Amino acid sequence: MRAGIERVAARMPSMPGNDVLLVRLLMMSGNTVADELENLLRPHGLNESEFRTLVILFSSPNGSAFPSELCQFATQKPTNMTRITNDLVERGLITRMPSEQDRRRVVLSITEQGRQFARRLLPILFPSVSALLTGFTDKEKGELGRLLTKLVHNLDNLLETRGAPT
Amino acid sequence: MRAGIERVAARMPSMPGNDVLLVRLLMMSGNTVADELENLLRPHGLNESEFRTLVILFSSPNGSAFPSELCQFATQKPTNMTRITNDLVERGLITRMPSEQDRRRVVLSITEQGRQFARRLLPILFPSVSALLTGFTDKEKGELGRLLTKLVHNLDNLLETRGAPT
DNA sequence: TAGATTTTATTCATTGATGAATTATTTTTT
DNA sequence: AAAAAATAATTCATCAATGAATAAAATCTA
Repeated sequence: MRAGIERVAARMPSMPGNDVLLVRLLMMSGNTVADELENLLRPHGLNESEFRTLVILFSSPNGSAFPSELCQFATQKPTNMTRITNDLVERGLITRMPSEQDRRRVVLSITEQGRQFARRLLPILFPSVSALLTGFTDKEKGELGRLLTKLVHNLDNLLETRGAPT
Repeated sequence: MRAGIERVAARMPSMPGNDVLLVRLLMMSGNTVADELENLLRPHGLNESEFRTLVILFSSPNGSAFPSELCQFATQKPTNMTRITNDLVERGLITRMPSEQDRRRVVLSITEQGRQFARRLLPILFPSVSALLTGFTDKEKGELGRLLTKLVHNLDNLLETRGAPT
């Protein structure tokens, strides 16, 4: 990868080569971690977005939420959230009920079975997370978190500057 | 996000909460950057994998490669590489020719039109890359690079320990 | 050298996610 | 209160990517 970027940089003198390299590295590492998580989840019949949605409900104080809320927290589009929750309902991990206050809405609630599933599944994932950060000192973890947070902040500004449709 | 992870941690005493937070942050930032890149490329009729493939050919010394090589450098599966290169061929950015040395193979070569396209497109993307790293000192960039590289290294070990099919 | 094995690229069926259009309901405006 | 606008969730058509199966050629092996 480094070699490729250096070759491009050689042809594009104005290119901020190191920055490009860094951004590629970020995309690559994030993506590889996500793939790895998918692989861990697959044997349990969930993909990453379904898992994330379930965990959001599991962690929510009253165990329920509206689809639009889940979209926000899980960064998913409504279309996909419909698919995700269909799937979770079919597996008996959540329920879908019409809201009484607002009849356009739907209330999604985690079931006891869903809670058990989450409590069983989460610890299975922890070792991989720890393995990923093997050899990192607390200071390094803190630094990585700080730098990524800073970067996300820049990203927010970038997105807001242009496409802010609000 | 932090709140959600803290809520889960409260229910899962054994959970390495900070590590999970850090890994989520990594996935999230990588993914958001990738989405942003997709948005920048869309008006030019390319998605990220097509762009990456084209740039690999652009940066290769002789401007050509076999599909299997491109798969490796662009981290794509052969199936998708067929689709990608079909698309690039249709747009006249690359050519596809049978190899004479090994008749199973196919030689993909960037065209002059493809080179022009790359030279025009790349500078359009640089400002965003720079914006992403606004406020980062050289030292911070170096540190972020070092930490991500370390993490990728852990990932490699993790993948190798288990699923190593070689 | 003949037959088995591995490699290379492709096609096909399926999964996951998205945008645009649709339906039902609520909120705002007049 | 009636009409218009906004909001919520869903369906439908489509795109991007994957794994499994296939076909063709090269390489290994006996």
